[in-house]
Order: sequence, then C-alpha cells, then structure tokens
Amino acid sequence: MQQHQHRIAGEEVNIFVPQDRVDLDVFLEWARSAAMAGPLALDTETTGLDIFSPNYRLRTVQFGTRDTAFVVHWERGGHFQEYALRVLRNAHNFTIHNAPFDWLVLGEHAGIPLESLAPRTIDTKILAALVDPRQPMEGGIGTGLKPLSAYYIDPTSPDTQGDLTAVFRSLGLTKATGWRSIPLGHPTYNLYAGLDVILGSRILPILVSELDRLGVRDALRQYEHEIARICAVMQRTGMVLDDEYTRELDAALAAEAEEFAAVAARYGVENINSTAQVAEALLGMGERLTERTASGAVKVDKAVLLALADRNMQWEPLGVRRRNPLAEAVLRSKRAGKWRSAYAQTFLDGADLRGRVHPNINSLQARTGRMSVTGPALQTLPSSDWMIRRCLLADEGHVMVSTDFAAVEMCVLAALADVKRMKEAIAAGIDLHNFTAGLVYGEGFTKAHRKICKGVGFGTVYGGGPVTIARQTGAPEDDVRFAQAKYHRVYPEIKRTAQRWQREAYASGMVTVSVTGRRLPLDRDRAYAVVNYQVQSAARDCLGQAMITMEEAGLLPYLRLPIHDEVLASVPATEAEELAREIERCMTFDLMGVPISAEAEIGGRSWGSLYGADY
DNA sequence: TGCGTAGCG
DNA sequence: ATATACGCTACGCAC
Repeated sequence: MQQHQHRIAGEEVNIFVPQDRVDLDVFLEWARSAAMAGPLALDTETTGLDIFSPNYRLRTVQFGTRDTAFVVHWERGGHFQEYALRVLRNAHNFTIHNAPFDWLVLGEHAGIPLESLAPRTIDTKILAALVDPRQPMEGGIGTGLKPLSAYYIDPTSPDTQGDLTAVFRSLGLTKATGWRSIPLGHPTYNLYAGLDVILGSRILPILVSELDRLGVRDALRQYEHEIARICAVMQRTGMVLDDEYTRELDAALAAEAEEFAAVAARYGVENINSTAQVAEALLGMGERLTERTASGAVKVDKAVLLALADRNMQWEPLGVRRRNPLAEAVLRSKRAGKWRSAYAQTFLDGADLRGRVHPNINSLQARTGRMSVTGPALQTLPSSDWMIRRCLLADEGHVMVSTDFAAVEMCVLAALADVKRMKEAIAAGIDLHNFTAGLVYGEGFTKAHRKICKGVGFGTVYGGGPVTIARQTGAPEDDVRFAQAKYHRVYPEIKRTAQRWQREAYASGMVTVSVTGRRLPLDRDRAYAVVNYQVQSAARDCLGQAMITMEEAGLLPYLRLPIHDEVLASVPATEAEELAREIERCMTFDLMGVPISAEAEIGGRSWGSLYGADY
C-alpha cells in the first residue's frame, strides 16, 4: 500500500493508494465501515474536462472521510475497477464537490448511471452557492473547493489543482497535457487526489451547519439537487451537430474573415482585433472618434464602426454618409472570425463520436441562481441570424420546439410586489406595455408611447434611470422622466416593495432573501439592484420548477437546453403538437396570484429553423 | 490578468 | 439628498 501523510487544520490525515488485491481488500473493509458512519466523499481524476470526447479516460476514483482517503487507480483495470464499482454501487450516500461532472464521468466511463448516483449525492458546491453565491471577484468566498477549504478549514490547505500545474511543468507537461500524461503513481498527483476528498468530506458538515444557521430550508437544497440532476441529463443527451453544414459554414466564415482582414491590411491594420490599431488607422483616415471607454481609450466598438460604415444596428444601409471601407472591413472580418472561433469551431471540436455536442449546464451559476451554459455557450448564439443555430439539429425524425415564458420578469415583478393593476391586466390577458401606455398617456397613446413604457418597465426590473432608459429606447430624456414618474404613481407597490427589500437587506448584512428562500447578497453601493435580483432569481426558479414538472410529466428525454426564460426541446415530428402543448402546460402555473404562461413554437429539424432557416 | 469587445436573456 | 440598467460566456490583445 502506497501511503501519504499530510496535515489539515493541525490534524494528521492519511492517503492510501492500493497497489494490489490485498490493499484493495483493506480499502473495501474501510469503505464498508466508513459508509456506515455517514456520506463518503467521492471524486475522480480524469484526462480532462471533455467527458464525451473519443479518447477520454477515467484515471482514478477517490473515496474519503475527514481523515482518510483511498485513491483507487481505475486506469489499471481489473480488480481496481471491480472494487471501486462495489463501493460506488453499494454506499448509501456520497458527498461530491460539483457532482454533475463526476456523475457524467462515472456514467460514461464506469457504467454507473447518474440515475443511480444522483439520488445518493449531496453536492457541496450547491450547498456553498446557497450559503453565498458570489465569486471571489464579487466579494464572496467562491464556490470552488480550494477557496472554501481555505476559508472554512485550513488557510494553508494546498491548491490541489493549481499546484499540480507546477508539477506538470516540472515533468515537461502543460496544463493541457498534464492531466492525461502524469504517471498514475506520481506521489503529488495521488496526495492531492486524496486531499480533495478529505477536504470535501470536511466541508460538508460545515456548510450544512451554515445553512441551518442561516435558515436555508432543506426543501431548497433538495430542489437544487433535482435541477442539477435534470441539467446533467440534458448535458448527457446533448444535441445533434449538422457536421457537413458546420464544416461548410466554418470554411465560409474563414474565407470571409480572411478576405476582409486583407482589405483592412491595405489601410494599415495588421490585426483587425487590435482596437488600438483600428482606432489609429481610422483617425489617420480623418475620421473623428469621440467616444471613449471607461479607461479612456478610443472606443471602436460595433456601434461606432457601424456608424462609420453608414449602417444601422441591423447592418442596413443608412445613406447618410460615405461608407468608410476600413470600418466595413473590420466589422465583417471580426464578426466572421468571432462566429468561427466561438461557435462553428467549438461545435466541431466538442462533438462526440455520434456527432452530438454536450454543453456544460451549470444549474446554479449566477449570483441570482441563474444557470449558465459553456462549451459551447449555447445560451448566447446569435439570434438575429439563423446561420449559427442552423448547425444544431433535433434528433433524427424529430423537430425543434422552443417554449418561452410570456414576459416572465414582468409577471414575477407583479407577483412579488403585489402590483394590483398589473396583476389585473395580466389576469385579463392584456398586453402589459399597451396597458401601461394607456394608464400613462390615456387611451390615445401612440406606438412611441408604448415603446417608452416598455423601456420604463424593463428599466424598473433592471434598476435603470432615465438616462439609460432614454439611451436604450431612443426617446428624449424628459419623456422618459415623465413616463417613469407616472409609472410609479400608477404602480405604487413597486417602489414600496423595493424600499422594503432594501431595508431588510441593510438590516441583515446586505442579503435579500428571494421568494424561494435563496440568499442573494447585495453590493452595498448598488442596493438599487435588489429589484433585479429578486425578479431575476424568482424567474429562474419559475424555470427550475417547470423543469421539475416536465420531468414528472415524462418530458425530460426531449429537453435539450434551458435558456433563462425558455426551454429548447427535440420532439418526434409525429407528436410535436401534443408534446408542445404538454411543455406549455408544465410551464403554466400560478405565482402568488399571477398566471405564469408560456408559448411553444414548433420548428423544423434545425434550431435555425426557429430563426428563419428553411431546414 | 485586465481590458475591450461581442454574443445572449 | 439623489441616483445608479441586471445577469452571464467567450475571444483576442497587451502587458
């Protein structure tokens, strides 16, 4: 038995690395008795993060308690796998930090489906996010195992991931190759693999007592675990990539990026992504660049360049000035390059052997609880053009269905703040912005009035002032001021509730608690954001609840992606109507007397078909 | 790593 | 006393 010792918070801990069958029997005996006492901490080391790529490997599986860890070398096969599997199958409870990753790894590479593992898992990352969802940059502890351990357990506990990169370098490896190539027997690798489960085991009771102390209900913890599991199933399912179309698109974008980069080069811009070069060249052509960035640099963003290229924000010709050919070239080359690297190539790189991409869904990422999607960032694909979304397909014989909540943030605001007249309008099925315009301007209101009222509505949800709303809507500032003042007279409950939320936050250490019991830390100098946090967070929980309802209705196999107020699904073409109605039903419910509703749109085979593509 | 930028709800 | 647009992911450059 290989053995490593370390000190955590002044106590000696032991990491054991079984080398043979005799050692494995010791491991099994230990695991049996340790699992009786409480949850076993579980973790894996793998070749990387690309779980679904063809030559991905599971390397070790670690089990631990507060003072002992066993690192089982899965990669050695045979008895090593057999013994690890026995514990994975039989232990009653596990604690994992960032469980979806290990669920998917063990599902794909150890044959333990997440349907078996998830119901036995407590995810300490979820618990940490419920204690404080902020990242270290935002003034929080962070939800990574390292910052949590440093804060709650031992400030000197090693950065097990970070320090290993130094080890990788000493072995002539890089961050990219290290996890794959470090020898399985490397002492630091095994020590750190073991320490992770020991730290995970120690962090669990601390976070649980923090949640109890803070009064975070157990139901919320359970709810988040359900949502994490549902998102992990979606990630495992993934989406079909239209490989042929994507390759052609990638080539076309590469050609376009190159063509217009060559044009820019003729004006002295060697690198179209260098804002300094672009600014200098434009100034050299006699253009006046008046806008500055926050740090004082000359601003040459899309809005500035579009104006120089005599185009509006939709890229349509304006005909008000001579088109600056450099601005035009930079715009086109940048867009093509961005779409290629961020989307087309990420799709192609991420596809598994069956041609499916598996976006990583972080079910509890933002400080409001909102979800995020990475690798690829499918929540952020261009929506003004179908070209990129056209790459992703419904399954064979299926069509895409996209179901959006109807104005969910406004409905949530009406519910949370108990806004009487808003609730009446929503219940009557009246268009809210028309209704508001009627109240503000009288029945003879114009389209421009409606636009201002819509802007004021959004501004209220975001905590915006007249200047920003005027900029966003293009309306004169005075008009916005008038509408905003009237808005708050018409819906007086909003300001009243906002003040109550702020008062409660100040009285409780700058934390506002959402309607579902989620703790939302506020920045002291941005207390106005409390309205947005409450609304965004409750809207997120509307989506979360709907996802749980959809699973109960047997719809989970069709779900592909959550997008804040929308769910994307792939459904058999023959049952599309029926399933679309079923999804709508699951997304329709009452929130504190306000009807939350949703509308499904049935597309064709590709996601792009919902944005104008003909396939 | 910070900044500037572009994409989304 | 008054007013403040919110939340993300990702890429490339410059340091």
